[in-house]
Amino acid sequence: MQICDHAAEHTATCDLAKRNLPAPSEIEALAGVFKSISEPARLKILFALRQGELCVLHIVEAVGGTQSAVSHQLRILKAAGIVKARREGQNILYSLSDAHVVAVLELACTHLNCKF
Amino acid sequence: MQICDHAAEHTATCDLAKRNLPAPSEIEALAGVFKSISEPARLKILFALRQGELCVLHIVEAVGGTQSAVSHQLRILKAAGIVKARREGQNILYSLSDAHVVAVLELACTHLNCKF
DNA sequence: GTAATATATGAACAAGTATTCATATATTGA
DNA sequence: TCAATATATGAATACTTGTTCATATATTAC
Repeated sequence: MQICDHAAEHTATCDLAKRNLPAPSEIEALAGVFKSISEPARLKILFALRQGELCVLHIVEAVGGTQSAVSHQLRILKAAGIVKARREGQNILYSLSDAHVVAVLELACTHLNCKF
Repeated sequence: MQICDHAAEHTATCDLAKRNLPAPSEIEALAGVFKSISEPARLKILFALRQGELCVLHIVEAVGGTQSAVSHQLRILKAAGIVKARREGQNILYSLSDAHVVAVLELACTHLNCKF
């Protein structure tokens, strides 16, 4: 199949790409992770939680918006495995799931020349 | 302002969070980057380009879909600074912008226990 | 049990986005 | 210049997603 002028090299790369594409379920999972951190409101929450564990209303105070909206956003982040929650009395305390989250944020900031 | 029981500690974290939130423009830019890599079709393209430079029709062959759809997706990735393009004769060859892209994918795969 | 506080959630609407189809542009070779 | 190939793009539609509003659940103190 003659697709472009770069026969040998590109065909080899293309075959390699086809063989090494992650499974559809893995692609979906990865997309889900990135989607969950691709909304400004949710990113703000992550930057807030980077400073430490917070309850919902303190997150609201830190990032703005309504309690309901923040709660919906937290649910999405939790479902994606980005944040975790634990109850303590009346409050539910949220924190980042693991160090990967901060690492990804830092990489992206570096990519964009933002301070971190 | 008495928001929750964790007065001292959470208030301190919250104040820190408010002081260190990135500027709105930075948040928007970060969200844009993540949004651009949060669609399965675009993620597949990135995994393909991870193997090396490819022309559009080879990308189409590697990841599936129509030429038009892939071209639209490439435009989004390019606008977000995730991929770059150069013309060579009739073809336009796409490749990943920089090493950060692969690094982010790898971190996310690690996070999900996918092989990379 | 009742009131107060903290958090979550369902439904509806609004906003954003992906894909398709048709077509446009650009490059090459005759 | 014309035909062929590779890539891009505008408009329309369908899909997805975020936010709001009202209300539900859970915990604590009385």
